[in-house]
Amino acid sequence: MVKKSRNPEKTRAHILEVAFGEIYRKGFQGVSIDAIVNETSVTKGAFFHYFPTKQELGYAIVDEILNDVILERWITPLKAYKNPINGILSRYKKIIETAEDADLPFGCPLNNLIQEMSPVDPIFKEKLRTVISLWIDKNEEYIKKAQELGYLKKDVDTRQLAEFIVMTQEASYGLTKTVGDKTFLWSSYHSLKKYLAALSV
Amino acid sequence: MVKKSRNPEKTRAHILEVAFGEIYRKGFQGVSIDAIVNETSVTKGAFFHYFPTKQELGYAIVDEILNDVILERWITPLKAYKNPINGILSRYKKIIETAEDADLPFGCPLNNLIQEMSPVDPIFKEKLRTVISLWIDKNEEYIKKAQELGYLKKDVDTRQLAEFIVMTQEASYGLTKTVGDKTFLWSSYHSLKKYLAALSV
DNA sequence: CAGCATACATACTATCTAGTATGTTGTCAA
DNA sequence: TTGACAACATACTAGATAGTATGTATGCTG
Repeated sequence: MVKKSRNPEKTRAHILEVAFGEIYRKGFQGVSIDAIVNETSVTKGAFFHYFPTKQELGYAIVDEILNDVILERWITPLKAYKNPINGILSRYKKIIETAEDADLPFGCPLNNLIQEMSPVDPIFKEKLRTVISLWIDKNEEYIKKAQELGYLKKDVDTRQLAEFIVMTQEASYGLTKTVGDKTFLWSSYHSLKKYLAALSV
Repeated sequence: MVKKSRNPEKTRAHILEVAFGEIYRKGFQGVSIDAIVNETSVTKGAFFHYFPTKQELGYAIVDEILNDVILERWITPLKAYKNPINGILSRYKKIIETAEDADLPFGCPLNNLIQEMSPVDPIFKEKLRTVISLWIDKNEEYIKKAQELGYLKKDVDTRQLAEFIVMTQEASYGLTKTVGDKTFLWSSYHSLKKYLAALSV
C-alpha cells in the first residue's frame, strides 16, 4: 500500500461530507462555497474541479449522502425486530435519546432541504421527493409485514399509516428547531406510540 | 374624508404585506429587498425609512402579520363549534379543501420561517417560538374544554395532544411542498381524525 | 405662510458570492 | 524518462445585495 499525496475519490467525498454539515447548519442558500472550502483541507479550485456549480453539489449530497443517511437511520435497523411496529417505535425512541443537544436547533437535514429548496428548484424538489417516497415505501413494507404477522389490525390503511409516521417524525424535528430541547420529540413519540397501540391487535 | 397623497401607515402595511408574500414564496434569505420593492408601489428609500434593516422587516412580519394569520386561520373559527374536537377537524378539513393548488408548493409561512431562520437568528427563533407556543396554548384551551364537556377521555394529556395536532398540521404542509398535491394533507387529516376518534368518548 | 419634520425618491458603494482564468504539481502509461 | 492529463492551487471578475448618502416633496404646526 503506497502512500499517495492525491486521492481524488477521497477528496471528493471529503468535500461532500463537509458541505453536508455546513448546509445542515446554515442552509443551502445560506452557506457560501468559500465557507465550505474553508472548512476543507482543499481550495476552491478543487471544489470546482469536482462540482461544476453549487447546485450540482446540492444534488450530489441528496443522491450520494442523504438517501443513505435516511435509510440507515430509520429503515435498516428495523430488520432486527420481530414486530416492525415495535421496531419503528424503538428506533424512534433510540434516535431521540441519542440525539445530541447541539444538533437539536438544526433539525433534520432532509426536512431542511425540502423546506428550503423544493419551492425554488424543481430538480431538488424531484430528488427530495424520491427520498421521501423511498422512506415511506420502506416503512410501508414493514407495516404490511406487521399486518401480515397479525400485529396490526387488518383494516389499517398501510400507505396512510406509513405517510403519517414519516410526517410525524419530520414534524417533531421541525418544531424542535425553535425550542432547542426534546419536548416536541418526546411528545411526538408518545403520541405516535398511543396511536399505534390503538391500531394494534 | 380627504384624499391624501401620503399615508404612512398604509405604505408601511403595504410593504409588509408584499414582503410577506415574497418571503413566503422565496424564503427570507432567498428574497432581496430590491425584489420586494419592485413588487411595491414605493422605492428603496421608503423601505429603509420604515425598516432599518432586512431583519427588522422579518421581525415585523412575524409580530404584526404571522401571529394574526395563524390565530385567525386555526384558532378563532373554533369558537363556533360545540365540540372543539369536531371544530379542529372541521377547520382542518376546510383549510385543506380551500387551499389553492398554486400555494401548495410553498407550504406554511410559519413553518417555512421556523425551518429557515430559527437556526441562524436567535431573535427570529424566539419570536417564532412565541407564535408556536400561542398556537399550541390556544389549541390546548379548546381541548381542555372538550374534555370538560365530556367529548374527550379524561386521561388524555391535553398539552401533548395540542402539541401533536399542531405538529401534524405543520408536518403535512411541510411534506406537501415536495409533491405539490394534497396527498399528504388528506393523509394527515384522516390519520388525525382516526386518532382523535380513538381518544374521544 | 413660514419652516420644519416626516415621507418618500435616486444614486451610489462596500461587500459578498458564484464562477472563471490560469498556473502548478503529482501520477501514470508508454 | 517523459509527456500528458488529472488534480489541485491562486488570483481574479462580474453581478447581486444590503445598506448609505443625499436630495426633494408633502403636509402639519405655530
